[in-house]
Amino acid sequence: MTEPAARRPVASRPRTRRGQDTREGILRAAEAVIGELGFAAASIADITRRAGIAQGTFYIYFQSKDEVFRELVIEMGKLTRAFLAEAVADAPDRLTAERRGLRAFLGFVGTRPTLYNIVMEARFVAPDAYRQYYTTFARGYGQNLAAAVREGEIREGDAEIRAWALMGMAITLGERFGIWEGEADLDRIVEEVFDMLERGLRP
Amino acid sequence: MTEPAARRPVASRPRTRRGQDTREGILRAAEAVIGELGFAAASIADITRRAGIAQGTFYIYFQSKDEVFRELVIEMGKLTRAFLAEAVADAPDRLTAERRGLRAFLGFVGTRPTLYNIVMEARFVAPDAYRQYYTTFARGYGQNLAAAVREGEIREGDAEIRAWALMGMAITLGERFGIWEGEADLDRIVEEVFDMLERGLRP
DNA sequence: CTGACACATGAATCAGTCGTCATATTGAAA
DNA sequence: TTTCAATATGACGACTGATTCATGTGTCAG
Repeated sequence: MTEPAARRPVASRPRTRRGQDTREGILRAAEAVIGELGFAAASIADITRRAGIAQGTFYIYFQSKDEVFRELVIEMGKLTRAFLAEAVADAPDRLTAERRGLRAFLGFVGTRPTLYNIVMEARFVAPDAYRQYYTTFARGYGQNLAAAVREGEIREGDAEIRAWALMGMAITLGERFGIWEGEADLDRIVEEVFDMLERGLRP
Repeated sequence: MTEPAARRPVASRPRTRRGQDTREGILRAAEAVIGELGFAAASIADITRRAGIAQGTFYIYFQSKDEVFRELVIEMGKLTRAFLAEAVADAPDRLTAERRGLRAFLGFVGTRPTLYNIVMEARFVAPDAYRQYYTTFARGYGQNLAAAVREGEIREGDAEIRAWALMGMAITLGERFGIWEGEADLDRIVEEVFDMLERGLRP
């Protein structure tokens, strides 16, 4: 684990349909098992058992537990971004887009606590993938905000800082009201938050 | 780990000065080692080596690795709260207090990435301690905001939702600008954020 | 001073996992 | 139908690391 990545034969991409399916099966099993038990507690045996394959088969497609995990994190990122892009697609202006984005995100995490767990644990298991996850998000977010400032839709201000601040809100609200508390009124939460964000806290 | 907490002889509190010192030493060593390597990678041997004691001694004071970790998380919570309370003590009004609190927090995490790591990892190792950490924070936060609304210092609004939203901002900004980027201008960040929070995003 | 309890030791136990490998099986191209 | 690269198997070796325990040593109340 601390070793400098011994030169093991690179697990090659599958060349047949059968291989592709198996690889995909491992990925899905890993998502379920790691999302539920956490990375440390999930064993390769757990994953292969769930995928319905032999332990050795795992190593045909991945070099290590870390490697599946990395791939999973990257996958989650794409998934979340696609989901949000879709949710926000035809918003008339930036503030509406932000509002819809937050609402969609809060719903999203509630239905996929597993994915949320994986991303969070990446902080320890695959720090670079973790950073990339948020950095990629923040970049897109920042560009949108900057554009909105140019359009005069929102007040002048540092887009990057705002992006990270807003992201942070979403993450924590998602955990508190999307995951911990099942029956939260997500619409009301979004309203409250955007009341604060749009008009400010001053009396 | 999944087992229903086997009934092991409860590791009693030390009865002598010597014992207290040893226990404290274990706690400090655990903080350093776990904070650096992460919970999974940190072994009891690492901890006892760092504390300068034999492996067996560990089990005189703690029942398991999990147990030290829990205690560490709780300790971190008290520490952070005390630090913030101090930083905010004589603020003239709530918005100023929030501003100072955020500024202090951003500085705090930069100097103690170790503590931050521990709290984050608690999400997986000791979920209830993790929740309690944030819930305790949010409660205090919420009470302050509610009081400020009553005083007319900030606009009407749901204190709990606001508390979690603001906490989330602080957490993510702390990670991005306090830990990842060493030389960020924290004062400017606080200004940007509070410009948004106080006046809102609308043009 | 001394008995008794608190504390300390570290080798041994024990449970578990990762990753390998020698041996099948599959399926599609020739 | 044959053939062989790709894929699959699962038992096993090697190792890691948490926890225990039988055996000491320190400390302090009386």
